[in-house]
Order: sequence, then structure tokens, then C-alpha cells
Amino acid sequence: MKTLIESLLRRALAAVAEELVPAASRGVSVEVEQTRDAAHGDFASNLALRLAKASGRPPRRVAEALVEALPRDAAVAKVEIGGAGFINFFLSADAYHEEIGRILASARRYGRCDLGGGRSVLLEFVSANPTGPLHVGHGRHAAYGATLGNLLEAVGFRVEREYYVNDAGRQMEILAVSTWLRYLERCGERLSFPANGYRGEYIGAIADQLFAAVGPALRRGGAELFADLPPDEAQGGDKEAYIDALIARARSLIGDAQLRKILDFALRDILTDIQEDLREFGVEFDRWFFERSLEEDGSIDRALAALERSGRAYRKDGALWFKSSEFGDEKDRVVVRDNGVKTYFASDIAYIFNKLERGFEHLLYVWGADHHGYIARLRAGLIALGGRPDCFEVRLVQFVSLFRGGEKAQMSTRSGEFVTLRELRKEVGNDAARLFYVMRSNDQQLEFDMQLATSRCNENPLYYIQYAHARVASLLRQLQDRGFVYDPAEGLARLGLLVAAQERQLIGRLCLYPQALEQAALQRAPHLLVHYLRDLANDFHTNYGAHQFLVEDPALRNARVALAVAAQTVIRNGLELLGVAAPETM
RNA sequence: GCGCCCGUAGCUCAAGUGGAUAGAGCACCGGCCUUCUAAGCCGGCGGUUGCAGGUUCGAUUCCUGCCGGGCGCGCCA
Repeated sequence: MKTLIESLLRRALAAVAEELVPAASRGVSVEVEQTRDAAHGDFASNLALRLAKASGRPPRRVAEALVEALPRDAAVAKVEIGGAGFINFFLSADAYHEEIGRILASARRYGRCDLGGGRSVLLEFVSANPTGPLHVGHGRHAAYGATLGNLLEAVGFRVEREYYVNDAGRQMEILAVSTWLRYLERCGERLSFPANGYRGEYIGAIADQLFAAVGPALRRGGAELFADLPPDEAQGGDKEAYIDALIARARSLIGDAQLRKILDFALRDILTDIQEDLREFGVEFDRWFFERSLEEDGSIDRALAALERSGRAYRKDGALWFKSSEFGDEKDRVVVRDNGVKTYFASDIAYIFNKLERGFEHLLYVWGADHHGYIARLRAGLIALGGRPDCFEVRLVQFVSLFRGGEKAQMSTRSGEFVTLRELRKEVGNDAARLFYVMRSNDQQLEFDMQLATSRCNENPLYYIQYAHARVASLLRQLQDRGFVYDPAEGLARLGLLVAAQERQLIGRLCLYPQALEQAALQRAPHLLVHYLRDLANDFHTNYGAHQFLVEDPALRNARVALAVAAQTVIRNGLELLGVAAPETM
């Protein structure tokens, strides 16, 4: 509909271009927008305002000339000039009714389009370190990323969802040592737990399983364990140096192979938990990509070699540096430390190299807001490796504050005081969690009110939207109970009977769905879809309260029911993209 | 100090990437249930969009400078 009006305007512009300033009209793009105010019609264009200056005429005069030259079309009932010089288009009722017909005919597919043209997008999200269960912050990433993937698919992109598992590096060794120490406690050793260790209760549970599996085979005495270690934080020392020394000690006492076994034991347990958690949350991944594989298949070395070959890496102070400052980063970054250990950043570069090698046209990352400092350096890596800068996109998700009974809950993986995603889901349910997580703009900090999410009153947008869907289902059941038969074809043919303000409002809102969907997808803004659905539910409830549906007159009855079914269809489609159930009864 | 995000009604948030009179929900006040779910509907109240400039036909939106809040700035991961 929008494109139709744009083409009409373009033809009008071409017709009057001679009379106006030709050079000016050539550079102007024709823009048509939906109006916010019904008094301004359905669509409006600011074309005349934009041409006014170049043509040297008042905007309204330009608008008059354009309207004069506008071709006629059955879908356009009326054209007016409003405000400073807006051209307002009023659509015919038929144009709307045809759209309702498309909703009923397309049903579950309504709103989908091929804007993306099948272009491939690699969507990486969550990617939380497998050092503990997912907490409520990860839940927001999961809900946001999953919804984003659904939206992009709905508008025609081919989306691959990927989780990057950081199963290599120092934090994994800390995990292994933390698990081993808890295991030693199970064996009867008394020891002080390192400040930098993972303190969560889940470590103890893993240690229990480890003990059950291997018995006391990995037990070592406290004396040899702690002899000659540097001071921990509590003793005024450096907790990083202390944990590194502890890792080295563990390795010398039980051997590298055994430490690796403990690491894998803990990793498998935690990762399995994460995978189950996400699956239960309705968040699916096409691929779990392991950081370790980058080292094992030589990807890191290949990526570093590529940098060195192209002169984008150099040696200084015994370390290998990437000249990221040449590509927009604020300073160069170390990729191989002077002790020969590759940095996390080296893995990231190798991973992005790998993504490019796999042929993805667009790389979309969802990161926590605290990672914004990495955007510049990773983009630098991408450019250095030959990627197009515009195929790299990062969406930051701001923090979640959880409130329970007015109390703000603290979240920290190390302290073990966090609230897990699983706990949250259990308390408020998947539907409330999915909706609340994406209800706000991703770059807005989220205050997640668990009491609101569980409340069964109308403060809760989840119930408001779901209730609209259930009401239609209930209506259809009532219809059957009363011996009526719904005739969709007649309903569609009789939509002209629905001329009340509430009905016209609802019809208009329904027709906006494809654009709401497109906008939410292209702006990476699922919250726009939530707001649209809330508004739609509002229009539905208003209309529902204003009219009787199951009336004797079959024409009117079928028309009203058809409209209700169309509303139900759009609500169901929208909720599906959000990963929220559309219940038949409530 | 530098960088990123945010600042809009009493509260929680929108505002289709520069459009027309800045919108919802909650809270507060007042109406509507013997009829399809009152988990609902209708009406009212509520604003110098943090402050000061600038850009232009037009600014919550873009630019500059302040103020306030969050986060980040390692040969950590």
C-alpha cells in the first residue's frame, strides 16, 4: 500500500518536474509515512515541504501542483493538503477490507515478507562463559537474541543462531581448580577457598558428583597444596597471582591430564545445564561453537598468520601486537603475550575469520553493555581480515535489575548470590519472562519486576495481550454452542457493515502489522512489536466491549466474527515471534 | 581524563531513524457486570522532553557545551 502511494507520487513528481526546479526534484527521494493522527489520513508525504526551498515556492503551492498531477487509483479515496504542506492520502474502505482478506487467507504466514531476500545472517548471542548457570542477565540476551532471530527470519533473512562456548583459557582453569578444592573438602580436607575462585553452590554439587565418580583418587593433602603460595587477597596479596599459583600447584600435584579431566567434568555439567535451560526457555541454537576448536584446527594460527602476512602485526616487548589502531581502534592490541600464550582477543579474531570463511553475509552479535569497549577492536580485526565493515553489527543489551518484593537482588557469578534464569522462569513462567525481557528497548536498562510479571491483574501486559487472543477463542466456542456457523467468505464480503469508530480503528491497526514487523526486525527492536501488540489488544478489547458479535443478522455476525478472527490471527503471529504462548482459554 | 548507553507525566516506559496537537500502562478521581471471560470497557487529571545554545520550513530525535545516572577503558577472560 505504501509502495503504491510512493509510485503515484513519483509519477506526479515526474509530471511537474519541468515546472518546478528540475535539478532539485531529481535529488529528492519520495517518502511516504503512515500518519499518527487519523485526521491526517492514512498516509502522508512531506515531499512538498522538501521541494519548497529549491523550487522557490511556498510548500502548499508545491503540494497543490503535485496533487493536481497525481494519477487516480481505486485504493485512494481522497487526497488533502494539510499543515504546512503535507499531502495526506485517505485510503478507500475497500483497500482496508482487502488487507483483512489477506490476513484471513495468509493466516499463520501473514506479515511475513522477503525483504531479506534470503541473505544469510550469523546471529551470535548469549555465549555466556560455561563457568556457572545462566543468570537473569543472560536471560535477557537469550530472549532478545531469540526474538531477533525470529523477526529476521520473518522478513526473509536466513538466520543461523550460534552460541560461542568459551571452553578454553584461564577462566576454565579457575573453574577446574575451584571444583577440585570443593572436591577436597568432600574428601575431608579443611582449606580456605581462594578469593578469585568460583564460589557458587553449583560447584559443590559438581564436586559431589566428581567424588561419587572417582572416590578419593584425586585427594592431596592441605599442607603440600598451600605450601609457599603467595598471599591471597584476604592476606593483602593479589588474588590473580594467587589463583595462578594455585593452578600451577594443582597441575604439579595431580598432573595436567587429571586437571583437564576435572575441567571437562565441570564444563560438561555446566554446559548441559545451560543447554537445557535455554531449550526449556524456547531458545534454540543451530550450532554450539567451541573456542577450543579454533586452537585445535589451527584457526588461530591461520588468522594470526594472515595478519602478519599483511603487515598488520608486529613484535614488541616480546609480544605479538595487532595494529588495530589503523582500523579505528584507539590503540594496538596484544594477540600473543610475551609468555607465548594467545590472548582472548586472538581467539575472537580467529572466530570472526572463521565466520567469514563460512560465507555469512552479515555477522550480528548480541553483547552485554559492559562489552562495548570490544566493538572497535573486533571491527578492526574484521577489516584487517578483509571483511566489509558494514557486515559487522553489534547490539548491546543493557543490564537487568531484578526486583522481588521491592528488594533489589544482586547478581554476581563469583559471589554465588545471583538469581538464576531457571529460578526466574520457575517463578514467573516462560511467557512472562520472554515478554518482559524484550518489552523495553535493548539499550534501556531493564527493571524486571517479578511481582508484576506474576500478577494476574491488568497491570500485566502479558495477560492483556493473551487475554485478547483467548477471548476470540471463547467467542468462537460460544458461536458454536449457540448453533451458529461462521462463514468467513460472507464475513469478508460484508466488512463494509463495520463502520463504527472502534471497528475502523481495529481494522486500521491490523493493517499496520506488516510494517510493525518489518520495523522491529530492521531496527533490531523487538520492543516495537510488543508495543504494537499491546496497542492491538487495546483496540480489540475496545471493539469487543462496544459491540455484540453473536447477533441474529448473519451478515453482521459474520463480518464481526471475521474481524475478530483477523485480530486473533495477528496476535497469535506476533506472540509466536516473541516466543510467547497464545492460549485458547485463560 | 577518554569512550559507550541513558535522562520524556508522580512511577515504569513509547514516540515508525527530522514531521503536524509528545503517547500508553500504573497510580489518583468518576462511571459500566441478570447478555459472547469485568484478567475487560468508557471518561477525567497529569509535560518548559535534564539545562543552555546551534543547524532548518519543522528538533524528544541531528551538532556543541554543561548537569545527573549506569557501564567500560589490562601482555585478564
